Amino acid sequence: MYKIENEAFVCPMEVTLHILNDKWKMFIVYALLDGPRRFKDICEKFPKITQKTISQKLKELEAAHMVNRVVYPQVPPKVEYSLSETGKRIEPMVKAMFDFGVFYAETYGCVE
Amino acid sequence: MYKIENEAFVCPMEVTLHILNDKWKMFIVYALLDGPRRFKDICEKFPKITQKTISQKLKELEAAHMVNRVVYPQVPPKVEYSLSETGKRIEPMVKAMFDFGVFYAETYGCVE
DNA sequence: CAGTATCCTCATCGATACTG
DNA sequence: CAGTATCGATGAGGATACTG
Repeated sequence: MYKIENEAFVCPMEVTLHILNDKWKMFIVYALLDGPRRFKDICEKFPKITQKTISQKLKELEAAHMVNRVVYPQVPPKVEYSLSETGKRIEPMVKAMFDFGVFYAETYGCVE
Repeated sequence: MYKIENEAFVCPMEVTLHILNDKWKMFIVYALLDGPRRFKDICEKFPKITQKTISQKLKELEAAHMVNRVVYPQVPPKVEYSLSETGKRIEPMVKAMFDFGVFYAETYGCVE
């Protein structure tokens, strides 16, 4: 039994899924694994996600200590998002997900 | 670019998330990693999920070749769900998620 | 550029009851 | 036991427009 910021979790899996289990967060942290990115670049990388949702998800990830937000005081504004040290720890997880996807696509799909 | 059953995916991550990214599926496949389970046992393991949802998620996982469903012809009925060979391939992924959860809880939470 | 503000849709999931 | 049927809630996410 773990307690994190007043929420209780029975199992570590629950903790991980609490942070990352929604429609888009995994995609966003995955995109940040390459390195820091500006808000605009994240939006362009995911044209299917609205600005509003990206903004909201980044906030949630920041609150969960997964993402750092750096504001460069200039005009026009520049804000860079990057994975925190904690956030970088998702790498093995992402790699495993990637590998599974490759296997699955090879087994049930085709490359075009 | 991959094509799987008439759906297109740009990246293997997308494939994996297409199969597993919803509120409950990860929990269900995780529970099946231990071995086959009856419908009832899955329900009891997740009292927070309704029967209806569990039933629906199992169907989707079966359709995605992740889960096998075996009916024992007896009264009262007995149905066992287990991971398919494909389903078992999630193990490294689940392990990585578990490990991340442990790290996260140790860093930001406390054990009780 | 990096967001907010509104308003709204729709899928997901829940509660409850029922059946082969 | 292993589901299905119905109805209903809700909140995540979308569309669009606006701002410092």
